[in-house]
Amino acid sequence: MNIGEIARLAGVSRSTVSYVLSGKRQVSPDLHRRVTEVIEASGYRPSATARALAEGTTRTIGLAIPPLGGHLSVDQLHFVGAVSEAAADAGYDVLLSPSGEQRRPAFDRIIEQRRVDGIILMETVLHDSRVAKLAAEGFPFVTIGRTGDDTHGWVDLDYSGLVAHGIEQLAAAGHRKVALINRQQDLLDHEYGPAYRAADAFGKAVVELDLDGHAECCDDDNSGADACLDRIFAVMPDVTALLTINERSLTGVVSDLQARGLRIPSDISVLAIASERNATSVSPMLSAADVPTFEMGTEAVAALLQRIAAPEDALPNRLFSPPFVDRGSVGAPA
Amino acid sequence: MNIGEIARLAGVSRSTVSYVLSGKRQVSPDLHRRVTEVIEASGYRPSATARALAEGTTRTIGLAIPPLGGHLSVDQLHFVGAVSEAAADAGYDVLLSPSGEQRRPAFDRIIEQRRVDGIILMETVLHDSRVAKLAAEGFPFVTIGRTGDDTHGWVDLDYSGLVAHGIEQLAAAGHRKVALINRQQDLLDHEYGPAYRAADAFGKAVVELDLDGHAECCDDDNSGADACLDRIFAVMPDVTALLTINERSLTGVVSDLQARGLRIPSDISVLAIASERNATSVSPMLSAADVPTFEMGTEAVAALLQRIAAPEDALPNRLFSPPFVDRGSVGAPA
DNA sequence: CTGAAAGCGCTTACAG
DNA sequence: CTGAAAGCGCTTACAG
Repeated sequence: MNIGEIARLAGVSRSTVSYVLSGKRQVSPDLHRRVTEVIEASGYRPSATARALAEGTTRTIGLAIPPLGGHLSVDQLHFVGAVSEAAADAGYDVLLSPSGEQRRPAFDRIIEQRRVDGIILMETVLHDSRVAKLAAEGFPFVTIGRTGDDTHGWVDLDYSGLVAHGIEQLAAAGHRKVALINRQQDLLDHEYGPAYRAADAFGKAVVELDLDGHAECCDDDNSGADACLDRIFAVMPDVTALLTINERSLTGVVSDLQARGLRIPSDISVLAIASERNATSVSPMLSAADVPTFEMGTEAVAALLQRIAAPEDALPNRLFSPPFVDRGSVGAPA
Repeated sequence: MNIGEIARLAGVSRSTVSYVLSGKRQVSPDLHRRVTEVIEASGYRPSATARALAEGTTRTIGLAIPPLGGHLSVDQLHFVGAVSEAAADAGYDVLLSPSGEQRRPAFDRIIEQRRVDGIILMETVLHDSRVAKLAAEGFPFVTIGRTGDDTHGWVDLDYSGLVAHGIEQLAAAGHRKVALINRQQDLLDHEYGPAYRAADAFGKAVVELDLDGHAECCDDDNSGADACLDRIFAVMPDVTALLTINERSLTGVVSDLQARGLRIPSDISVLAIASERNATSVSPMLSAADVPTFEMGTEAVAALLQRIAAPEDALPNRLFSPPFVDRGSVGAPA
């Protein structure tokens, strides 16, 4: 069943069927009705492939998901879901691109074969080779996280500001000895934006507020949390407050503190930058700046569609800075 | 830059360029070299859209992801990643379809417009309207989870067998009063396979082994775990062992038991069906049958590609029944 | 071994 | 208001 068949059954030309479908031209009520009835009766739907070839547009956006190696979280799946839904609402579909060094050929293929009209890059590092390539080709794209390169639109979380505010809040509660629990060491080494900016902002904040501060990276699991806290307590045995941007080790950090006989917040305060889901799934629940995963996904799609529709417009960017929600995990120092 | 341009530059016909690219016809070494050089120099890549239209195949598979409403897990993202990688290895891309009742139009569109050659359905219920539609249209698809309908291939976890084995194991350790922590009530109500079969198998196992048994559904968070355990202890105050198939409430269950002053496994034994990641991210770690998320994703892709390539072949299906791994959370009753 | 041509199923100037 | 025709960029019988 194709457009020619519909035209024949309705006794009109193929262009008339096309225009009834697209609404791009006036069609007399009589023909309109005949065409509509035939389409209705036959269940005909135009081929997306043929339309894409004729229109020169795929109505599909790409989404480069994080590599499988690690760093996966429920929130990232939420993000993927949010992107998929926002795209659907705009009439776009989402093509997944595996990511990571090993998967570079698959990523390149999607771009070079023009399978998508634009692409969202999910975990960008400061000097990202994919960004360089897309920028060189003039291919529309948006990153999650800035890359220090202003050739593209981006959606990001304001880690600098959030860490600064978090430390201020701890200082305001009276804490003088604070530690930062950062993301994994290799992310910091690769200049992954959030890890990089959090470390930087933490360093500046402790100087500015004249605090004792120590930052440690932390692997994404329980034993990572244990090891990280070991290192923190070794360097700073009398630390009274922790700020963590590592969502994946929240459970481990909380249970490890309990194992050390430390109560939250009477013995030690803990403040997080994490999704609400993660901050509330430990006990006690943690005060945190709740990362708005869903909104970020929606915003990334909007930004990309704007790039596609109006490449000459100013680059869209959106910095999210959610407020800290008090859940009682921060108190005065012991 | 298109195939005609390459042909002109190389001084050959467009068909020759096409055959050099596809290798479907012998091309003389001389022409082959000239074409290859021009392609190399120009960075030409054939349009996936044009190829799809001419070949009648998209080299894309669909993946219907679970609705955003709830039930999300890290393991599902792992599954999505595994599907994406396995597909890439076979030269296929993956188109995401949002799912759930609200998103049915987006799902239908992908199928009707033939944007994909086949589709994987991620969370099927026993009477799934998407399955009915796909089967009626003769569209190639594979489900994760059986649906009680044998029109399609599937990949599933043997919840019946696993629950039976789990209960046997608890009985063998001496437990006579056991409880099952199932998935959410609404999943059971919708006859979601895992929840349904777990409840069924549990009922049969306790009768068979002459145990006292009680099953409860559990919401996917901490308060869900608390409420679930409240109900279990109300009905069966002297329960000595729990079997849980609810990965999302593992943290909540463990911390709630601790809050009740119950030690694992000296006061109460806990056995799980969960991914290794989840079973080991609580403390103490839980003995569990480790759900092989990655392999299931890979297998689903293989099954779908087989359906696409050979629709007349026997329906592929694969039942996973991972062994229980002892992590010390099951002991003798107190 | 190679090329000219038809065809995949649409959209959209062009002409009336 | 409508239709015949060209074109999107490929693949693949058909003919030589």
